[in-house]
Amino acid sequence: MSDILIKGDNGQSYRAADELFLEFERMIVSGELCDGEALPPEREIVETFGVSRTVVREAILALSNKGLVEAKPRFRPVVRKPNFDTAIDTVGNVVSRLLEEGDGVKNLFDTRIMVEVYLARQAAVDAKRDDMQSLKDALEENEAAINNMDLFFQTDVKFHRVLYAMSGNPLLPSIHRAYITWLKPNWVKMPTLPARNQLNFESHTAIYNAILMRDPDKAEAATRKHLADAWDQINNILSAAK
Amino acid sequence: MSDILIKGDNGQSYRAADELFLEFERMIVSGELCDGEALPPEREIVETFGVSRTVVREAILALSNKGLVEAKPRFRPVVRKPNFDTAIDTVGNVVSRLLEEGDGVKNLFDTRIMVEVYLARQAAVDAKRDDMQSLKDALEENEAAINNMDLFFQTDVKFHRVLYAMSGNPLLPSIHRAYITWLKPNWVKMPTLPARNQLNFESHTAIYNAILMRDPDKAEAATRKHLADAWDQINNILSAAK
DNA sequence: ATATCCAGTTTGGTATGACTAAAATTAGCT
DNA sequence: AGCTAATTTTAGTCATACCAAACTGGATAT
Repeated sequence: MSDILIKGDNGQSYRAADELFLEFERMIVSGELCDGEALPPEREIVETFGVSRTVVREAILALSNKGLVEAKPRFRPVVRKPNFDTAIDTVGNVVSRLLEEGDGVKNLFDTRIMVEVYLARQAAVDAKRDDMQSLKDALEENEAAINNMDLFFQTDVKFHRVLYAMSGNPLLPSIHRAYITWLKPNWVKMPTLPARNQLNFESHTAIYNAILMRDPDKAEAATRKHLADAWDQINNILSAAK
Repeated sequence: MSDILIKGDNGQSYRAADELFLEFERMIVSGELCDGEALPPEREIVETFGVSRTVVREAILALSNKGLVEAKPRFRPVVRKPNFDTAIDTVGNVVSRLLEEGDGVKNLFDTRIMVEVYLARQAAVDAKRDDMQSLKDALEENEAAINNMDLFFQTDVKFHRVLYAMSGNPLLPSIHRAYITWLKPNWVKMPTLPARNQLNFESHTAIYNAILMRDPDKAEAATRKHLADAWDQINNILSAAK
């Protein structure tokens, strides 16, 4: 129907697929299309909006690329209301490749140090009783898993996740998840030994104790030491790979 | 040609467009296709890879959505080698919408406090002479612009950017850019007065002096005060809007 | 009644050809 | 050489067709 390209404010012409994309984006964000709901069949959308299947498919593809729908081949796309985790996933591949070159991993790891040092200091200043209990629980789970390689990794991650969650800022858990996603590939290559686990557990304990003692400087120092150790391990793997 | 869907490791079938996308992604990342170069015409790609134009167009659209090519309507797509800034841009729209709901802006601003507090402390510990000179220069530019609203905003941003750059971590400037991009919409609504500018400049000066005196705690305190003030201003706008 | 299986239908992925309008290129002119 | 007009190329869109996988509903077996 719309065989002319509609012009935007800036005089730039939009594709029909772009408009359809925006329409669906609006419907998803506004809740008109609920999370988990399947999109209508392509041919139905064709009739509804009076465009060709080409346009419909390109619009759906754009939704898929932006993480607003989950599109497995041959299945109807499922609406995924966006959140920070999906946003991170959409850039995941590109970021992974960027990290591969130069000091990418090191630079990312340094930002992790930045975040965790801040979190540890902050926790030492104003951690609540409930949060300290959660941290203690995580620490104990960590200790109990020292001889179980997979489980130790999980409880290790969880200990840190509790720290991120203690900030009370819902963005931080997403950031934590991003670190795990992007750094894990380098992590899993490491040989895990009970002795290593023991050292890591002790580092966690040092962090916990410093927070408990309300000593920001000590919490920072313990965090830095722990992450410096972790980096050494990662770096050995990276160096060996070259 | 490939009228069967190729199966991946996990048994999931890939679309032909996905494979073509991956092929182009590889060529772009590897430098086989240089930054700024235009993609071949669609019909040429059709011949080269033996697929239909439908597939070619969907692959190009995917590249465009991931920020690997810049595709203005009716122009040949131009290769854009990905970096962290483009990665941020690709999630920009979604993130902007996410920030609109609930305490999104507040939460993002809190992470900015986290980053800048860390940067200020770190600068107080190990800032180099050159970096301190850059910071001083930025501070003086800021002072000179107190009566010029637009210029003050620019120099304000620059002062903070220098702090981010002083970390030596190339990711930090990208993070700074993300903050500016996502927080600016709330910023520009604020009435800017020379009196306000004067206060902000004094806050910058306090941060600079604390770093110069090698006092991390004071640097942190000055940064927190500065950003708390800034948040008050933003919050007034947000509250007024409701 | 529930589970299983099969055939018919629907739907996504792909290919092809056509048309339009804008961009790129060439031809022609000054 | 520089400008303009005619020509060619190309991106955006539409329509149609086909296949294979997913879905659906009813028949059959347990």
